[in-house]
Order: sequence, then C-alpha cells, then structure tokens
Amino acid sequence: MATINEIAAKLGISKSTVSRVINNDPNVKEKTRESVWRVIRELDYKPNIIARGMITGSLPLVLVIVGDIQNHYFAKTIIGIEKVLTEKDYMPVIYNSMYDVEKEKRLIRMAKDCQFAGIIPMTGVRSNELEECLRDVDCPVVLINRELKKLELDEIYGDDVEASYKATQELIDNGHRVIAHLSGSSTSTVSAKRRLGYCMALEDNGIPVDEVLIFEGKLDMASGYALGEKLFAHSNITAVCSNNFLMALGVVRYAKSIGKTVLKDFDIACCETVPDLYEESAYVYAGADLEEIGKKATEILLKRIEKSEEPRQKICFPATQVYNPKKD
Amino acid sequence: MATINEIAAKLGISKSTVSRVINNDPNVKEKTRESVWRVIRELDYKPNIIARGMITGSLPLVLVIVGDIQNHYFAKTIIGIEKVLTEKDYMPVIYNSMYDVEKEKRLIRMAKDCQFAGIIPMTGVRSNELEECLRDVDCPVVLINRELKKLELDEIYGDDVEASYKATQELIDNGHRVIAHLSGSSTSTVSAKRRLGYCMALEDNGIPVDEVLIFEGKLDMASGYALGEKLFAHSNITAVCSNNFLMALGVVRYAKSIGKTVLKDFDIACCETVPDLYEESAYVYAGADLEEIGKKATEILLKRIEKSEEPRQKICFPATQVYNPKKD
DNA sequence: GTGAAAGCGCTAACAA
DNA sequence: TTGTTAGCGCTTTCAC
Repeated sequence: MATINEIAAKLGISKSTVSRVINNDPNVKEKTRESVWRVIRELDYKPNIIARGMITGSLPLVLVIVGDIQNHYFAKTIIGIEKVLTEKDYMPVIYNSMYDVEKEKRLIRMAKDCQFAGIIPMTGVRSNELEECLRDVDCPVVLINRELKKLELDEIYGDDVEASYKATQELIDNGHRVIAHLSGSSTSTVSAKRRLGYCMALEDNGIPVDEVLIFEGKLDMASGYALGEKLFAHSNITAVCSNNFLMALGVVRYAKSIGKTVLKDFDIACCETVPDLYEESAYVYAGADLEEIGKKATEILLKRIEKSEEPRQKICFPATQVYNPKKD
Repeated sequence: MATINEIAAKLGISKSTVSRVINNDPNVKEKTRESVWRVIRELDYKPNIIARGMITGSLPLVLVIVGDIQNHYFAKTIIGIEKVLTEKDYMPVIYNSMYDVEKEKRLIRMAKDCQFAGIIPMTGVRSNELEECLRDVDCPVVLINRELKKLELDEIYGDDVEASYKATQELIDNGHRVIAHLSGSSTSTVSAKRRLGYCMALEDNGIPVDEVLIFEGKLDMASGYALGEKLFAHSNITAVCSNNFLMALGVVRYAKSIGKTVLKDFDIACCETVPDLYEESAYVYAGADLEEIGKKATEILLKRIEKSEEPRQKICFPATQVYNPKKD
C-alpha cells in the first residue's frame, strides 16, 4: 500500500503538501496539486482510514441497531439509510439485536471503542440502561422511532398514533364494532403509541375500549399465530387491528388453520406499511414512508457528524400511506 | 478518555508494562499486573482500537455481505455468525447488497480501506469483477455458499444439490410426475446446484427433464408470485420444487388468488430450510442447518485472522433437515 | 505556497 | 521483569 510519504518522496515535496491536496486545502499551487493527483493515481494510493481516524478521532462507520432484520419495517428503513450513507462514503454497520437490550449495549460499547462516526438506534425498547450507555458515547446519535426522554437527541419517527388511528378508522368504516388489537410489549414506545391510536379511534366513534380485546405479544409471526388462537376464542370479534404486519401474517395463518378467511370472515389491519408484494392485498394498513424516514435520519446524522450546531430536531412523518381493500 | 500514558504515569511505570498487561503478556510481575488492572478500572480505561489498529494493521470488524437481509436464509446464517463473532469481541458488519455486484464491490473496497479483520461474502452471484476485488483485499476471506474458482479461499456451504434432490424426491414420493422447478439466476452457483439436484432426482426416478418446466426468476416473493402465473398456465403441473422459500411463498399466494390450495391442488417444496413458523407447515423442504454453517465459517475466519496456517478448507454441510407434510 | 516537526495512542524491538 | 526507543500514516500547527 502506497503512503503519503512515498508520494511526497516521488515528487520531491513534503508530505504536508500531499496531505493538503488530499484534503482539498485551497492553499496549494494548481501545478503541484495536479502532479500530486497524478502520482496518487499512478500508485493507486488510498488514504489509510485508520491513521486518519487516529487524528480525527473517528472512523467513517455508522452503527444501525435494529430489533429484527427479518421485519420489513426495519429492512425498508435500512434501505434509506444505506442510500444516504454510502453516497457520502460512510459505511453502514447493521446490527440485529433481536430486541435484546444486553446485545445492544454491548454493540454500542464496541462502536464507542472503535470510535464510530455515528449511531442510529432503531429498536423501540425503552431502557434506562441503554440510555446510560448512549449517554456515554461521544459520537452523534439520531433516534428512529424511539424516544429517550433524558437525552437530548434528534428524533425521526413515523406518526404511529396516526397510523394506528387511521388503520382502526378504516376497520370501523368497513362496519366493524368489535375490533381486537394486537399489541407489542408495553415497554415499547411504538407499541404504546399504536395502542393509543387504536383506543382513540374507537372512542372518537363512540365505541368503548374493552381491555379484553387487547392482546399483547412479541412482534413476530409466531406470536401473531399464537395470539390468533386466543383471539378467535372470542366469537364476536370481527376485525383485528394488528400492531405490525408480521403479527398480522401470523393471525391470518392461524385463522386459515381453523377455516377462517380474511375479508370474508374478518378484516385485519396493520399500523404500518406492508412489504411491497402486500401493498394491494387483503390487508388494511396505514403508515409512514419508511425509506424516507431512514434517509432523513441519516442526513441529520451526517450533519451532526460534520459538527452542525442546528437545534435538536424532532421530525414526525405522517401516516400518508393508507390502504383499504374494501374501499380502493 | 484515559490513555495508557496516564495509567503509566499514575503508577510511575512505563507504558510498555501497561501495554503488556493489557495484552496478557506473561512477562509481568504479578504485583505489577494487579496494580495496573486496578488503575485501569479506576480510570475506566478502554484501549483505543484505532491506535492499536494502526500497529496491528486491522480493526476487529468483519464484513458480512448478504444478498437480501429479508431472506431468512441469510438471516439464519447471520445469527450463527454473530454469536461466534461477538463472543470473541469482533463486530459483525452486515451489508445488504440486494444482489448488486457494484454495491458489493464498493463495500469490499471500503472494508479494505478501513482494514477490516475479515470478510464473509454470502451472496451466490458469480462475478469476475468481484473476484478481482476480493483478490485485492489483504484480510482473510471465508466464503459461505459460493465458489470462487480462481481464488484459494476457505468455503463453507450447504449441500444444495442434495437439498434440491431430497426435496424433489419427496415430491416424487408423494406421487408427482410433472414437477416444475423455480430457479434463481443461472449466474448464481447456489441456484445452479439446486437446479441440478432437481434434474438428478427426476432422472434417477426415470422422469425426463423438461426444460419448459423450469422457470427462472429473482429470489424474492414478488418473483415467485409472477412465476406462479406462468406456471399454472401449464394445467398439468401438480408440484413445484422452488429454489427458495420466498419464491415458494409467492407461488402459494398467486395460487390462492386463482383458487388453488397447497396440499389439496398441488404440492410445493423448497430447497432450503424454512423460517421457524413454517417448520411444520404445508411446505416440503430439505436443507442444511444454516446457523451451524454461519458458526463454522466464522470459526475458520477467526483462526485465519489469528494467522492459522491450516490448509484451505472446504466444508460441506449435508441437507439434514427434511420435512414432508404428507409423510410426517 | 510549502516544509519541518510534533504528536495522536499504541505495540514491538531491543536493551538493561 | 522492566524501561527506552522507534515508528505506524496521517493531520496540523507554526515557521519560512
């Protein structure tokens, strides 16, 4: 690997000048600049990121923590993050925590030790310990879809209350009155908001909230399947407002196993956008544009990395993507 | 952040001794060692990974390239990789290429520039350019489920021919004779092998291979859905051997849209293990244990990073996980 | 416009 | 068993 020294030696100039050229310092004579670039190309020189990192104190790496990589909710957001990051020569480091706070803490510490340029935590788990951990890092942090009350961080999030409200409203519009809600853990901010939107929509339509109709589970398909069993034990339930798509899939799978069919025997809604193939399917849904959320968060993170002193931002993306198979 | 110098100063010893303690050099008096550790704890000292990296020439980061993070095939393997890696204080850097060779090349170059400790490419795309790119890196590389003929690299892979063979055999055992095959791109080694296993099983059972029954597509659900339409145009097809699970899901979804039901109207098999919730479902499948593959590959990579001079390894994991809903 | 020199935090010879 | 020294490749003063 060629170094800055070799280039300097080859041209009979000092390495400072070479460094200036690499870093686009204007104080270099045009001729010198050109000859340096020429040799850089000749020698296929690549700056040593680690050596540079030692001085600048950081590496061009951004840690992105997601709860479950198989969940399209995270996957779609990651697409947006990656687009912005790689464009600016930063490298996304995706970490799949499986909602395990200990794992997340461990990775954040590693990112700190490796002097990452930034961190984007995207899991919805509230956790004091994690908050402590995040307070200790010395790089910018932008939160996606989560709040950390004690920390003054930029926050980008979809309007989950609105999404859930709209999804529930669609079910009500379809004529349903006994609507179950599948919720995630109550320690998740996102889940809490979606539960709230569901309750608000019911109340605004004069339907009393019945706690018995709210089922709590994990956010995966298996959990949806398990809750499906409990849920259909209530013979009077005609619709389900599911926290997320994966759980909804699980419910539909269970329903099928007992001979019930979506749209015919019951309606089901998700409080988030669905994977592409399901965009015009039997699922009612309402949610924000996840890729845009990912992009926006990353843009803000990059600005912070470049030491922007803008005031703290809290950006809410409305639930613009709404679909109801019985309407559209 | 405390440094090695502060610790040395505080104890009135040299930084070399501190460095020795940190790196578990046996040539340190027990008393000295203890006092150093005490101060390390007092000052909450963390070694600067970047500074260390400058000397050792590498960072404790391993790049893992997958084609599609939403595909459980990759996700399951990643679980195994992450377990081994974090245990040894390495950090997994997952990159989701969406099967885009350009993106992969870019990330590999970044990993090289950042002096990553190792790379695990897991996409099945054959590509000369990628091969060039991988030849240039100076860290160990272990391949999962892919071959690079020109490079002498360790390779860990599931026996895809066997998986496909077994899956097809199960369909034949169920009485099928007109079995379609959904294949991935022919530039993918894995896809080519699965196609081969399908053909071999047919031939071994005296069923001539009919090219018309082989459909090529992308490896996602949408593609399966699209191919479903072509496929069911052949009214005589009674079973489908799908390259992967996502495509199979797509087919089943399309089938449903035209009123066809799995197990009743047709059988479908996947040449890989399925996500947990589908382990005892309507899908026939055969495949290797993906988590084990991930673990094994990572163990070998770690050994290479520690300069093990073992001969090159090619480890094949047989398709031990077989399921047929009509048998079990 | 350019160069010389210091130094980031650490490891690894070599010396004692 | 420990200390001294050099240096990894780069950026960044500070002179000139």
